[in-house]
Amino acid sequence: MLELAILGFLYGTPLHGYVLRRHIAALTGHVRPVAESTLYPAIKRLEKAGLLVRATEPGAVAAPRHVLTLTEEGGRELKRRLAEPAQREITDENNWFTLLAFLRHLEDPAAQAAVLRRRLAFLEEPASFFYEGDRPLRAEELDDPFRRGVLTIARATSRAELAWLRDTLASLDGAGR
Amino acid sequence: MLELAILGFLYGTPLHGYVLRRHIAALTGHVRPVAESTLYPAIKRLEKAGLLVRATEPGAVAAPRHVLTLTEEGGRELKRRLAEPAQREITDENNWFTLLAFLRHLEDPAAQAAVLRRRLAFLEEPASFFYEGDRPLRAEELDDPFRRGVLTIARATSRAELAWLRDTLASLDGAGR
DNA sequence: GGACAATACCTCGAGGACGATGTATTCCGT
DNA sequence: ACGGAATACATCGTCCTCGAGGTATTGTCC
Repeated sequence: MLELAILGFLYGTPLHGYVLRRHIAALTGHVRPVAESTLYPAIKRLEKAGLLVRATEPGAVAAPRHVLTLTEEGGRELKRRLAEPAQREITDENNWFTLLAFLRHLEDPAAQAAVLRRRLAFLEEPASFFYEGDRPLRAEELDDPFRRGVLTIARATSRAELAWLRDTLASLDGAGR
Repeated sequence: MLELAILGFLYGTPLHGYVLRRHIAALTGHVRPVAESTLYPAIKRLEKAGLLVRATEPGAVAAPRHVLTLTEEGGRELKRRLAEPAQREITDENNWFTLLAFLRHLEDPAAQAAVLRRRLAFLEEPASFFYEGDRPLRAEELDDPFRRGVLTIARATSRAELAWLRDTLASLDGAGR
């Protein structure tokens, strides 16, 4: 997820680490902050894998900065990760939102639609958080106000997302033909 | 998060590992599956910390089972974690839902309300996913349909949750007086 | 002019999560 | 009678993440 965000932000736009950090903080930081000691090693991993290159530049304000630029392989890797996300990236909202934030880089409407359809399939599966035996429980069946909240919120999210997915798929399918 | 779920499920109800595993899979598994190789070491950690005890029982169906029972210290620890969650547990939806699933065990309506108010404060902060400089962008301002989706979905979630939070806080405050 | 925040990057150690793999038993279908 | 699924638990090594701490420079406020 972090690596996807790094690749996504750098695609077409070289940045140095500090700015990248602020971008990532804006994207997911209010929900799940990323520590510096996680970001910098992640950048090094990607560099080692040949997905980006670092160029040292005399610091504009303070210490020298490392300008990060995606390599061609880095661009291809981004598109691979966007086009063939792991199941976790489809099901976990944090991961999914990060993926959505960069899905436009995939360009091909059919490939974008294929990813959205995986999410659609996931949301259409009957799944709950609470069960009685094998039967999923509905919000109305719960006494516990907190568990009822979980289901109420999840249902609202699911409805809004299904509506958006169907709309967006319709217009992507229109564009693809 | 995993440890909270273990403590929460065991509170008042001894279970063995395999059943616990299915409970956890039902609660969060569709979004974020938990591997066996994560669960069993977690159980051991909690045992080592004196929060639960294991009793070996001849297997009803197959291999011998370890029935897990929360100790008194385990019950206290559960309540501590429910009453004083880390900020991550408030902001990250996965963590937050897990917390809500067991918040009823906190019993004291005032303590429950205090936790909900922390979530309320978080949701009321003006935060977005996308910015222009420092200004949060609204869904309508985005060209990118995928980023627009993120904001649309997040807004629907936020609305539903705020409504539920205010309702639930009102009835908790009523009960507390 | 001295403190403090912000910029900009780095290392280390500890700990958690995961996939792969292993072990043993019982039930069920064919 | 035999294979495969389900029950039930465990270990191992690798990788990611984090908090704590470190270094150095520039800008801002009092």
